[in-house]
Formats: sequence, structure tokens, C-alpha cells
Amino acid sequence: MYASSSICFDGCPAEHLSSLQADPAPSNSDTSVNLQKDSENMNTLQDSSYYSSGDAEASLMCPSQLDSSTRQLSRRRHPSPAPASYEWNLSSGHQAKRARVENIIKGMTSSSPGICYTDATTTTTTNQDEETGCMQQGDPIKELPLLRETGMRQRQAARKQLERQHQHLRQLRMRFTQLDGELTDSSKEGKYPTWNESPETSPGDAFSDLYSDSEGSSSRKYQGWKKVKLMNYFQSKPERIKLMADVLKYELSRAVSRSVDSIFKSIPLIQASPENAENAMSDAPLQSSVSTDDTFGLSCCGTADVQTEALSLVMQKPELERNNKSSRAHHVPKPPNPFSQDSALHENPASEKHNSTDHQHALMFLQDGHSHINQSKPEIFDTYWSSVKVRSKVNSRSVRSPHTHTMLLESLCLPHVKIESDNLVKNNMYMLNEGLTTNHLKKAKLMFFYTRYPSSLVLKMCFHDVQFTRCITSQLIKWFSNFREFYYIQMEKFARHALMEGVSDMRGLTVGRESELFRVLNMHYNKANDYQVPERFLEVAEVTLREFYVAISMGKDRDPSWKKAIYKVICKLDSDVPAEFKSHHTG
DNA sequence: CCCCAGCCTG
DNA sequence: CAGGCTGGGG
Repeated sequence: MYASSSICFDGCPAEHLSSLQADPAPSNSDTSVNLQKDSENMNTLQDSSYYSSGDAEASLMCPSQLDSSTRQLSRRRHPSPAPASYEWNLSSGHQAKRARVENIIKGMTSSSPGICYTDATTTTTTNQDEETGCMQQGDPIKELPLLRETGMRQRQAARKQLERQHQHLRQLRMRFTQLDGELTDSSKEGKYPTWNESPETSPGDAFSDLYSDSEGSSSRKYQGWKKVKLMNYFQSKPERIKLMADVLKYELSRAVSRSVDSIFKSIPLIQASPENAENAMSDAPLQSSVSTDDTFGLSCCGTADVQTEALSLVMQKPELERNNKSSRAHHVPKPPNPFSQDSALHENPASEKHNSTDHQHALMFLQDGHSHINQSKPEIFDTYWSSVKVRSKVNSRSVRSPHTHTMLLESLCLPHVKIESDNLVKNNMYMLNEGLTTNHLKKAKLMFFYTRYPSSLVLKMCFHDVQFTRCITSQLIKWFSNFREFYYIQMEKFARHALMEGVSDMRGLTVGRESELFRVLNMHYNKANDYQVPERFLEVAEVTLREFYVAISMGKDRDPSWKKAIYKVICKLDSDVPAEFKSHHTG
């Protein structure tokens, strides 16, 4: 019997042996016969890689043997300590102030007039307080008298602009709150039509209404045009008002938190150039609006880069051409990454241009929704609204609408698929997410090919780009728990299936890339099939399948916790996650 | 008592 | 995939 085979069972938990001998699976007479036949044939077993102790791979050794080797392996790598740039360096205050002024000026000259400012409430107060404070104290920037003068002027102009916008925003907010109140009772329709539902009739009509109504108006009327027409539009389409109001309310609250986030996110990143330290604090929100400037990268790469990184793993398939043009998104300096697919995103320079301009639109919409909603940009709103829906709950079931579904697929950025500028907007909108995104999910799934039971340390290394709150951590853990669940369910299913089919030969239980089991798994963890599944995973899958096969054939499944023994084995087969998954820091 | 993995469910 | 529940371990 099995016990007589001197192979792997030597060091294995005795349960494997004893139960095989004592409990020859009475429920499965067919199988047990087959098994017996198998076990009589030593060659069968020895040929089978599962029980071959000669295999160099630790995974194919006995669990007990594995223990030390694999653990040591996985512990060898330590997370790189937090970059020194994370530490505050406030000593260079003078330089910082100077740099700050220069930066402000630079930002103003390079940004188009009227460009959005990140947020209405928070930004204003912060910036204004900061700036007025500076001026009152007579900030000693003697070194740059000319710059100071022009800078002041420009800053004042910008502040005026800012104030105008904020006032406008306040008014709009009031209107919307009011409207919302009025409309909640009047429109009792349960469903809100989506914007893309019938583009010719819904927003189109509305917008043409706007235009026809405004015909003959003098240009001075234009000031009130927005509000008035908006009202008309709303009155004619009450159900959309609610929608719009919701969006705006949502976005207002989002904007507040986002600008706060952007401040904090920009802090460590700007540390890279210490003179910008103070700069980062006060001007980050301002900078974030200057998307054409490099400063955009500074303030936003905290989130933007997140995405490129998560995406960069998608392209590991060796046969795929690796394009090393590698213009990182938003010019964030990064070490060349062989797996980078960012280049694919920007292969077409035209689309890159689109990207930046559309991105501006997107940003403006996100940050400064009031001045754009009533302009004839329904398609922008369309994408915007989609992203609102997605962002509202990135990974939730609610993301099931066909529209957002396509969007999610698009956001995964298949390399060979030409990415339309429109999609780039969506992608960029997507970058504004905080927390875990679908790209993180995708990354996590690919990680599953290496580790079924990632430690929180590994998770932190691989998802260093997200703030590790308890919530995030448990979400990640939950993801892997779900991954495992699916994995084991498939294993059990296929093992039972094999058993039913009367598979008697262990060699019949292989998991190759052509096998159905692999197909199912690949479909689940690597849907786009753009990642070369490591051979190791196939081995682990094979081991798992055979574990299930053996356990079921021995009737262990009558024990309610029979799977735990298998889990115990499989968790030792985790391998180290490749470096590509880990932090390649921008600094 | 808390934490966590696993299970079940939607 | 996420939420709720549960049993086991510290």
C-alpha cells in the first residue's frame, strides 16, 4: 500500500497513512479499488511528481520538510524601510519659502486662467489664510523683489478668481440644496435615468433648450445664464435634478476630503526636494490643478502613480512586446520597469495629448463641477457620472451596470487594445480614487498565483501605495480569503469529478496549462489572460488537487473540518511574491 | 475578550 | 466580492 512506498509519506503526518490503511473509503468502492491498484504499482506513484521527493522544488516535498525551507525563503526579504524622505525636514524654511513663491508664480504662469482650484471650502481657507498670513507678516523674500511683485499681483488676481468661483459655488450649492428639498417630494420615481440612456433626447434636449432660450440674450446676461438655464433645465427634467443634485452634493463632500487628502499625500512626495517642503503644505491643492505642469505629478502622483504601479504588473506575458519608451504617466520619474505597460498607455502621442487635456476636463469637473455641468459637455458628464458610480464603491456589487462594467474592463488597460482618449479620461478619473481600486484587485489576484496566504507584511509591501488602515487591511485579507475560497472550491470540484470519472492514476491528476481546471482558475485570477501564470502555481494547484483527491477518496470529507488539513499543507507552498509586485518607489 | 480564518449568503 | 456569523486560538 501507500505506506510501503518509501517516498514522501515518510515525513508526513501519520494521518495520511493510517487513514489510507484503515479507512479505505468505503463510500467509493470504485475508487478505492482503483487506488489500490495504483498503490500496488509503485512506479505509478514514483513517477507522479507529487510524491517524488527527488524534485528540487520544495513544494513537492512533504509538508513537514517544507516547513523550514519555505518559511526561510519567505522571510528572507524584508520590507524596505520607509524612505528617508518621509521624515520631515523643516530646517530649510527660508529656502522653502523662496521656492514656494517661485512655485506659485510658475504655477500661475503655466496654468490657464480660470483653471480650477482643487476645492471650494478647505482649499480656500487654507490658501487664503496662508497667503494673507504671509503678506501681513511681510514675508522676507528680499532676494526676489521683482518676482515678489509680479507674484503678488498674480496671486491677487488668482485669489480673486478663486473667490469668484467659490462664491459661485456657494450659490450653486444653496440652489441645489433648495432644489433637492423641493424635488424630493414631487418626484417619487424610484429610478433615476442615466445620462447615457438616450443621449439625443435627454441631455441633448435640455442643452438645446438652454441654447434656444438664451438666444437674443445680450452678453451681459451670460452671467445669470448658467443659473437660470440650469433652473429651466431642471424644471423640465425633474428626475435628473435629483440626480444632478446628488452628484453635486456627493462631489462637494468629496472635494473637501480630496483636497485634504491631496495635501497630506503631497507631503512625503515633495520631500524628495526638501526645499519644497513648506511649499507642499500650503500649495498642494493649487498645484494639483496644474495638470500640464510637472507639479501635477508632485501633488497627484500619490494617487496617480498608484494606478500605474498596479497596472504595471499586468504586462508580464513574455511574448508580449515590451515597450521601454516608458514615459511614466504624468512624468513621474521612475526607474525603468521591464514590466511597465505605461508606455502602452501613451504609445500614441496624440492620445497622450488628449489625455492631458481631457484629464484637465475631468479634474475640472471633479473639482469645480459648477461651471461645467451646464455647459454642453454631456459626454464629459457621462463619464464623470460613471466614475462617480464606480468610485462610490469601487469593488462593490453595485458596479454591475453595463456601462461601468465596460469601464472597469477598460481600466485594466489591455496592452494591445488601442486606448481611446475617451477611455483615458475614464482611466484618469479612476486614478482619483483613494483606497483600493480594481487595479489593486487585479494585482491581488495575480499575487495569488504566488501566495495564497499573504502575510500582512507582504500585503503592505505590495500595496504600499495605499494607506493601510484597518479597513484596507481587512479588505485585502478578505480578498485573499475569497480567492482561496474559490480556489479550494474548484479543487474540490475537480477532485470529486476526477473521482467520479474513475480517475485512478495519480498521473491523471495533473494541472497543465491546457487543463480545464487551469482554465477556470486563470479565468478567475487572470481574466484578461495577460499575465504569464508562474509554473509554480500549476504545481501548487496540482498538489492541492491531489490533496483533495486523496482526502475525498479516503472519505475524510465526512469530517466537517477535513479541509483544514489541506489548507495546512497548501499554506506552506506559498512562494515569495516577485519584486515587480513590491514597492518600486518613485523616489 | 479579541482576532482571525473560514463558511454561508446575497 | 463583501457582510455577517462562528469556532478556535491566544
